[in-house]
Amino acid sequence: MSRYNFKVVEDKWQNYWSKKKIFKSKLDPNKKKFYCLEMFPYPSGKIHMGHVRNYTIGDVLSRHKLLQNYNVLHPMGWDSFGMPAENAARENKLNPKDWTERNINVMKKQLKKLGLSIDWDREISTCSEEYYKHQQLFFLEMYEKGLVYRKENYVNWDPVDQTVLANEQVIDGKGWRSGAIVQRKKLNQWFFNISKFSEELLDQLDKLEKWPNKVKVMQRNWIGKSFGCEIDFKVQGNKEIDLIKVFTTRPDTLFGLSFIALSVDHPISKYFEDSDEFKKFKTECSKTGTTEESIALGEKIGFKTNLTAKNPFDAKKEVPVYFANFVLMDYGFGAVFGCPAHDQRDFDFAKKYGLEIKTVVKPNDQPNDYVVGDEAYTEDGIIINSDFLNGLKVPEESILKTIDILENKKLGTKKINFRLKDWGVSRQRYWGCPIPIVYDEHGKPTPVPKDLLPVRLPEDIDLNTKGNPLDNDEKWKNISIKGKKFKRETDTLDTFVDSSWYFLRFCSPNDNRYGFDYESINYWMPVDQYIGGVEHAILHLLYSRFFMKAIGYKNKKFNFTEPFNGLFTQGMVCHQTYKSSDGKWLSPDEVGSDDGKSYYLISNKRSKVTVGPSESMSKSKKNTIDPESIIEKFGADAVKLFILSDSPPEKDVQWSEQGMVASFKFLQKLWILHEKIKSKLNEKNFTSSADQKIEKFINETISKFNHNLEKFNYNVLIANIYETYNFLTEILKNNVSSNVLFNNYKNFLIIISPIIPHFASECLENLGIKENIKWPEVDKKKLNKEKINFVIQFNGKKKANIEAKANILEQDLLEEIYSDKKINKFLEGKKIIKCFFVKNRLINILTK
RNA sequence: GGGCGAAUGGCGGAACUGGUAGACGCGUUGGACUCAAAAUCCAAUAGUAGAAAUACUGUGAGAGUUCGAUUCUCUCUUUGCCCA
Repeated sequence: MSRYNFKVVEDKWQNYWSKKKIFKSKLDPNKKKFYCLEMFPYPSGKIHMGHVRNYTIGDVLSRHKLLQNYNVLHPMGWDSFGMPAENAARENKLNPKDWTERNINVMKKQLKKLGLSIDWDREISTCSEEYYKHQQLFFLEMYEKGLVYRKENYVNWDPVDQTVLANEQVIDGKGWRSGAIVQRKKLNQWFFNISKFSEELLDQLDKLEKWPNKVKVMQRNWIGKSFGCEIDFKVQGNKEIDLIKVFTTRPDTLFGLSFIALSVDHPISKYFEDSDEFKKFKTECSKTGTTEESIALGEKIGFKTNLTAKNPFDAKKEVPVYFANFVLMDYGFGAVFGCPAHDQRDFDFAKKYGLEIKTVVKPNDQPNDYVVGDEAYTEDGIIINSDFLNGLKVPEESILKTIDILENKKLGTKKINFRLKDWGVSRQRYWGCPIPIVYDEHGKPTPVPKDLLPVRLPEDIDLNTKGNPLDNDEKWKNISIKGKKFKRETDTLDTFVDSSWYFLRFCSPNDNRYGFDYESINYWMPVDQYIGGVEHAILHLLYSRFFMKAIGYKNKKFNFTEPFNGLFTQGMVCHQTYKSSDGKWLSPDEVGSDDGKSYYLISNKRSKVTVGPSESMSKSKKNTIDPESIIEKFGADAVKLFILSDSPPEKDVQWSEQGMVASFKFLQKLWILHEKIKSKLNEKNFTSSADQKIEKFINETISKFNHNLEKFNYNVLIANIYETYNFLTEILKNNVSSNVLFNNYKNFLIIISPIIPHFASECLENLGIKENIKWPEVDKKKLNKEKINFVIQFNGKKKANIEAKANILEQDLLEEIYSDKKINKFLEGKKIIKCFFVKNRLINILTK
């Protein structure tokens, strides 16, 4: 009996698939298409286990659909612009391009060893000129449609990476990559007008039925639609200022007004610029972070102006106007009205400056003379102390009614506000897509003429200067177009732009004329199943959705509006962490253990190692496992089998060496079974009582596979494989008909082939099957059971089982129970009150 | 602070629309093979009591709906993620 040699088998099939171009996809309007896409990797150097998991999940799906005769598009590419290339290139004295290409070559080889069903002919790389030239054209088209603009704006400045960060890239006030504390800086930036589509981006979320709910919730919160009202407050104290516009979601608390608070960047601030005190205050404000969190938790400080504002509902009531650090210019109009009793920030502020705190909402169970205590009351309730608003229910009646009244009195207007801000796409970096804009001698921006595209990145560049390398490259920066002198835009595009349309490029990757071809995208798009990490729930997915809307804006050549029909977010691959006695992280291969309880350093057995919690694999914690060496040791099929087996794909999975070994051993066992079955098939054909059992079991398994594939229960799928193995091992102890065995075993091999494709293909070939393999249909007739093991409950508790004919009626089953001595004893001396009968399942007998 | 989830043996996890809780794997224990070990194979493996058949208790805690609840409802605890 031969041992399963995965090296030979996996090489053989990878060559076969590649030579025969099995996974090459062609547009075919007569065939049903399936576009399966996994988030493409950043070429950082080597693939990691997260990639293995991501691409394995996609591969199972893709191969399943292929067997179901879909026209499958399953491409792969490289998200190859970005800062790590620049940093690495600087350290290794390499050109970012060379560094990136070298990494791509390594990673491509590694991915190929996994034996994925990828159409490599469609490979793309975002840093290639063939890719980014189209992106530059999109940029210009969006510019023409007014979806791109330039403005001076405060930006999140990362002092370490020397670049601007999008809001989403600022985490806890720190740069997402560098971890440096982010500063506020005013710069001229290019913006995509994503907020124009706020409403659409929000509404269409409802149509995305195959998206995880949590992702939709996150996007909804990010877009942050709030319904409210803008109110004009009449102002006194400066002749040039007669009103202040305020946006509020709580107009119903207007009678609780006790101050107006403005952002220090509010236009009115210009009247106070001369005051040293105001300047001091402004500096003070810039020290408090700009995140919503630091505003909520930080100390509220204010600068009192000489201005006063009138309550629109009660002109006799005048309140002071402050500048305050908790008001942001980007939200609403950069001005809020303070109602301390019902907003915690206002409450803190009023306490500090001794302002009035008037209660205007009472909880439902409190009397009308209710007064708020040490905290603002922000829950539901009833309006009080508010003249004509008294008695309204908060919030369902109060807000809308108040807005109506304000509108009738021409004091305010209903308004919808979004939290989503326009997308700043300028990055002061070299390794990105150049922005196709030039500036004339007056600094006026002009698009680069389309026939002069692409704007290429210069190849010999000095990266060892401070700031933006392109800005320092005078030779590149200065350009003459039709005899006129211009300076190039030296910022490059945020790399999230690159990944916002790559899924379109895959549909016609070699089209030289345009970024995509309409016939191709209208056939292949939308992506039927997109698979990737949940960390992209907001950024990448929202930007891609925006990009579709932007390209489709004033363009009727699309038959779809959303890029990703189905979304699946997989969990991370985790591993235990280890620390040496002096507190340094240790990698798993530096650590040993004899009993699985206490760990030591392999290089010095006496040196103890502390085991930390299991965390997502990361280089910094050294708890990574290198996929390449694991594939080398156990083979791609075994690795894929393991990575799918231990946890549901949407949850984190724990890497375990023991589990990995078990998967490897299982394939060896399955191979031995395969050899046994092969020899059984050579025996004479005869019918056997085992035949029916085999047919039933395999058909049930196919049915389970269909269900579990559909639901992404891939871990259960693996359990089904083990069950079938156990079943076959057992049943082969009997004589079986070789016909029945052949057909059913063949079907079993086909359904496991998406998971362990090399192994299954080899076994199938052994049986003489190599081409025209189709996913088997469930033969429902074979599922029919003749006998059923009924559950007998007495008073709701399971007491016994009984074998009975399928579809037996309640009366007949009861007869059988009466005649069964063992079960009958539960009835002795008791009366049957009622029976609950579930067909082909159970009977519950209530006795007294 | 707000939103969305989750909680099942020693561990990872199964259980279709309420209907035999613990599939499958790992680990552990015992046994076979072996001079011995590894590998492999066989058996056991939720808890308590019992030699056993068996009985009772068990899906984070408490209540409720139901003939019947891991599944549905409410309250609470812990925990994860996202936004703050």
